[in-house]
Amino acid sequence: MPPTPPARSRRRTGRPRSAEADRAILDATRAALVELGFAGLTLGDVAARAGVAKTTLYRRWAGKNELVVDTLAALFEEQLELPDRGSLHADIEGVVLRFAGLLDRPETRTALMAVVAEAGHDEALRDRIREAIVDRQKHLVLLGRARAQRRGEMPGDDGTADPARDDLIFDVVAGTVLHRVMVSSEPVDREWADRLARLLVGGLTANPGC
Amino acid sequence: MPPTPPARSRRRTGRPRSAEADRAILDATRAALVELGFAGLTLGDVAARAGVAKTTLYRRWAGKNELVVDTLAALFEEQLELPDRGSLHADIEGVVLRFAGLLDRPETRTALMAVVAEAGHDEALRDRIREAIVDRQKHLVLLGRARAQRRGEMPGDDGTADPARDDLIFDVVAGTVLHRVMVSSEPVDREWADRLARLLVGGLTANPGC
DNA sequence: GCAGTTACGCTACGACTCGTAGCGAAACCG
DNA sequence: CGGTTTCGCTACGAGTCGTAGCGTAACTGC
Repeated sequence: MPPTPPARSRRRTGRPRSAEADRAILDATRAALVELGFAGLTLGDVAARAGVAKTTLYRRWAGKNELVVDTLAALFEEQLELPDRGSLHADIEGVVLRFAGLLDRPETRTALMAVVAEAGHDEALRDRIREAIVDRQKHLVLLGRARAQRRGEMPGDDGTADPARDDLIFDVVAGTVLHRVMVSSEPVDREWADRLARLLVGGLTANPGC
Repeated sequence: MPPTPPARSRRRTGRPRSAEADRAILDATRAALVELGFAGLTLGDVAARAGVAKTTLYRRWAGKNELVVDTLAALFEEQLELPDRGSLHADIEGVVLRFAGLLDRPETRTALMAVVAEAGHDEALRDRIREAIVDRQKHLVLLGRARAQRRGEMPGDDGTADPARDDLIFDVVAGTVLHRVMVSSEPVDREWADRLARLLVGGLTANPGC
């Protein structure tokens, strides 16, 4: 995940950018988020932690928002997956617990909501979040839904794709967990995940048409 | 909604605080949020817009977060209610559309997620959000659920309260809408609200035990 | 090798925001 | 009227911002 694409087209001449610096900066950002939170994070501080000049940081990222989005994307990259647990219910329960675990980290807590807030009036940032984070999560929904259809767990389903339903499932799963953890400030345990999964599976089978 | 309670106990002596200044400050904050977003908002700017000295602002609010939370609370106070539409499905659809309308305002979009992000590492702020915003929304869920039970729309329900289920419904409704609007950046129209309501009602009736 | 190109660390800069302090005037109470 | 609190105003040191300029380091193509 290159932080900022090398300006225009590929550059084959000149001193190459230090990949080590990239890692150091992202790690430093993560640590700074944990200690200071998003609002308290300063690029000067990150540069100092990373052992890098502040100018180096500005050469790669446009500002705090972009840096934090890339840091978040790396975190999601590490954590999100959807192992096949044999049933739609179990798959949902699994991804819910995984996502909740991600939201338990202090760096995710403070950073995710903050960049989403900033994206509310920054189209470019919104696109960056979409491709770096959202699309990756949504892919898990498509995967889980396809598995369920293959297993025959969706009665009355003709097997064709229904993007609107996929979007709804995505928003229900991710949104409910996000709200539970970030807004209601209550824990997500196996029992709660089971309850949410049952509610969702029940609703899907009760509405075969959609 | 007094911004900051007058220090300790009531003061009956001295010059009283200007209620007009309160209104001017909250209005100015709202306008500044629309134009600049949460990150770009500065208290000096708010004071200038409100025609108030910066020191006056600091006498009442501890900082940006607290000011914005109170501004948000006033917005929610204006907008949230739950008229009886005759059925659980219609009630859910109604509150979903209302909440989505609130999230369409630029000041809500940028401010709500930002203060939630800050609350991730600020206990006092979290409590303030809870009582000023969250509890008020949750009350609507309790009201809607009680109505549905009175109508006999919850088969297999013994009529007793199940706080865990209420919390789940709350997180599903508020979280799904929040995620749809803020993260997925897609509109909430009547059709989508209907679909979510059907999913939820279906899930609740399919799981009588909970 | 050498010239060309790009990234690096470092320093310094003006502009801005922060939160606080000190002042005299204004507004309310007994 | 004296006591008390808030008001607007000004000023302040501290911290951050994002950029510019410099000399050096690293890599490519001739």
